[in-house]
Amino acid sequence: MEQLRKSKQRDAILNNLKNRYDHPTAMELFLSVRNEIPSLSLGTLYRNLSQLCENGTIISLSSGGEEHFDANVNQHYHLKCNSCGRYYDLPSPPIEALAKACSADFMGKITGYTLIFYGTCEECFSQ
Amino acid sequence: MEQLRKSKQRDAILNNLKNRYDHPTAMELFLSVRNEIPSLSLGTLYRNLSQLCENGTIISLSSGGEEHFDANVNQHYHLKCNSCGRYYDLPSPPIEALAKACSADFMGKITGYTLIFYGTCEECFSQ
DNA sequence: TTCGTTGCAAAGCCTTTGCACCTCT
DNA sequence: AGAGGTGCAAAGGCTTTGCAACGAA
Repeated sequence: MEQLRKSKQRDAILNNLKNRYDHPTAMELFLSVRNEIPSLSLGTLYRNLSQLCENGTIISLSSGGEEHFDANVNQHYHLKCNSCGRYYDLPSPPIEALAKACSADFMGKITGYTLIFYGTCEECFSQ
Repeated sequence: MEQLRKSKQRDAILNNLKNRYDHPTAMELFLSVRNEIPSLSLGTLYRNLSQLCENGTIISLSSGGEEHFDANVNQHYHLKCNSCGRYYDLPSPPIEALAKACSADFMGKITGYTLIFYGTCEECFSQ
């Protein structure tokens, strides 16, 4: 694997993602980081995002047409609101035995999992 | 909502999907249904797939760039093999209390969830 | 100097859509 | 006849990639 060099762009992208609690799409992140680095190009953003995903610094959630990104790599669950389309972190602690339980009847190997709930977020629900 | 009419194409698409245990992408399904209906067009396939998803006859799993489809709408879990990229059904029975447990600390409403495991399928694992 | 990184623009891939024709009901 | 469905081809949206210039080590 290539050796990583420091880059202003990558740092800015990662920092931006770490400082927000929504789970932005590439375009949302792009527009935001662009305030800091106006010359940033979309290609660079995508290159860095896939790099960060590959080395496990961030994770991506796929949803219909586009990916959403999250700098919190600790196991946690998400809610996707059917009404406004946003992703939220759920406060529930992850279930310890989940992966183990599902490994029991399966002859392959389970290394991780993604759990996404669907429903209505608090904001949409109260309207 | 529009009233559905019977169509040879839609029947063929749904039957094809019901008779397979992989979780094909639109293109895989297209190539397969085309053996039966050579004139089938991609646009028709997509129109029918999104219709079937909307009325809950099938479900879709998004994965990176493309959607995978599944005619089994009963709650069940999936394994995506990191090695060959295929989706499999896991034999484990779904965990009853999962959605309920995660609803507890959350003020919105949870209506369903998708649980995808990542790892290595039996075939890739034994090589 | 070396080789990863960037901007830009073009290309790619998957999916959606407009339109005229077809076909259930 | 009326309204939904189909094929075809063009258009869209998101992401990737080629290339020359740039910059960290």
